[in-house]
Amino acid sequence: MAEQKKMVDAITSMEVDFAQWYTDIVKKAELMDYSSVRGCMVIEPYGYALWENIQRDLDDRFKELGHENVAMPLFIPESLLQKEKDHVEGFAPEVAWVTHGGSEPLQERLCVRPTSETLFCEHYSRVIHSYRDLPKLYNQWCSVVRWEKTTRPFLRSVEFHWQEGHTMHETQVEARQETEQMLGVYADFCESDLAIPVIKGQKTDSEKFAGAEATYTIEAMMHDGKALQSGTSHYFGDGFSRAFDIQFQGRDNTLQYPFQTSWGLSTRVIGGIIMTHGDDNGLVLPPAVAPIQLIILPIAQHKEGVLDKARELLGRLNKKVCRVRLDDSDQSPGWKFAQYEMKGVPLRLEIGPKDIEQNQCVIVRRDNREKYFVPLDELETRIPELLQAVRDGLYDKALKRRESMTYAVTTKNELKQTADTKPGFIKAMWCGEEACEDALKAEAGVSSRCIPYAQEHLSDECVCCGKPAKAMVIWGKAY
RNA sequence: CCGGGUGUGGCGCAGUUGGUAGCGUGCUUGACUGGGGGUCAAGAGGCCGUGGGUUCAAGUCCCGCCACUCGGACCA
Repeated sequence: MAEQKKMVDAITSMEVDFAQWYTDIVKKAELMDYSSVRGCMVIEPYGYALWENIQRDLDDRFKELGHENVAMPLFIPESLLQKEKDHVEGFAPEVAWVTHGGSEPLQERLCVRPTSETLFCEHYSRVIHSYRDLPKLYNQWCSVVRWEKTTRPFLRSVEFHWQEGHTMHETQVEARQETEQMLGVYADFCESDLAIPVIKGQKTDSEKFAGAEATYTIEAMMHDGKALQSGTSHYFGDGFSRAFDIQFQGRDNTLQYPFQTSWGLSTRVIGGIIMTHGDDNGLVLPPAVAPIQLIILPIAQHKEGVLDKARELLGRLNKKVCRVRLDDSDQSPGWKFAQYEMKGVPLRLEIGPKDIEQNQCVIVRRDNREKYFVPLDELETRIPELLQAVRDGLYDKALKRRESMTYAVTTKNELKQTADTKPGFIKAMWCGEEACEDALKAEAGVSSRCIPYAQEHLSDECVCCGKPAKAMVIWGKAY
């Protein structure tokens, strides 16, 4: 119990204050630090290593599907941003402007990109001439700036890192397929690699991206029942093409406008990992992206042979089996246990004199603290199995939690009461009118998260106005 | 942007009616230890967020600003 008490001292318990728990984790697990720029953070090595693994994994998937990486300018001239009406209306309130070069005022001010549709479009208008130039499947890894009023580490910062894919296609069908495909990539990445169950769906018109014809999303439920949009994919039709005058000569020798998509996933997903898997002992990382997948902790390390054995295991396992580190610092074992739990390392391998005698070691899972005595010559097979077991354990736990915190309702009173008393997702029918979304926002404090692909028929009428329902919507409070 | 809270060694905090800036932890050095945040000893470390004001004297009182944080509004 003394041990338990210290853990609670280290970070605020989720139950006591979820927001504070989150803040404690990002700091104590050394993912980020605050900077002197309001709302901007320093991503520390451990946090960045996590992001690099996410990047590598996603980047491989993108390239597998034929996408290429590019680098666009950081700045967007005001006139360029303004070419697409809805787009500029959506983003103008939160862009940062550069007005001077050195001490000279600029002729035209430049905004720091909040997203790069306009830059891609300008470029595409110059390089797309023929159907033979299509599709264009570009992606860029970069950071963007949105002047947010309220910021939180990873979840909403003024500057954030992401990837933005921007593609151009010959036909509507092809572009819609791309939109769909990339949403699928995100969903599979979240579920397989991050062990975060997501709901695929479409955003309502009021929630869709500025300038898009349709926005698709994957929504995840956090520990506190709030929703986190974890990735989005947009279908633009030919709206931007027309606004930016992008035309190509088609197979039939006529001039046509190409169809466009964009899709993005940001460092916000790190917040999603924390709030989906973390517990009161700290971070819990899904094995696929954990910077350290297994930590070797020597016990009684000053005793003859212990460190040698630990180093031997490090050389034998690291990179060949998984990402391994050895902590041979002079801290006590208890301190190290707590430390690597805080950092969310999926597996811990303990090796001490008693183990060496029996040619075995102890492996402990981070997600449930289950302990295994493993013969040293079985490590190559057992470690991958255990990493997989951690991933599956995390996923199942998250899925069960989401299911147990999702409620179906058919009346407005029921919805209000549920929203009031039970954190989580609410499934309810909707007529398609924005007025009903507004009403539910005002009366119950929930917004539409998405119109899920997996539709259910709960009733014939809109939960809000009673008119005929068009679709089932997931409602909830969101980050 | 509105409302609440907080700014004092790296971190967490105390600091009374204004009068010599403290504690815990961490850090450094050494010794003993080591299977859930070990023990002892000796050290280093501070423009009290910032700018004004009141006062013989401000960490403390007054005003402004900034940052962080919580809630809300806004928002990909």
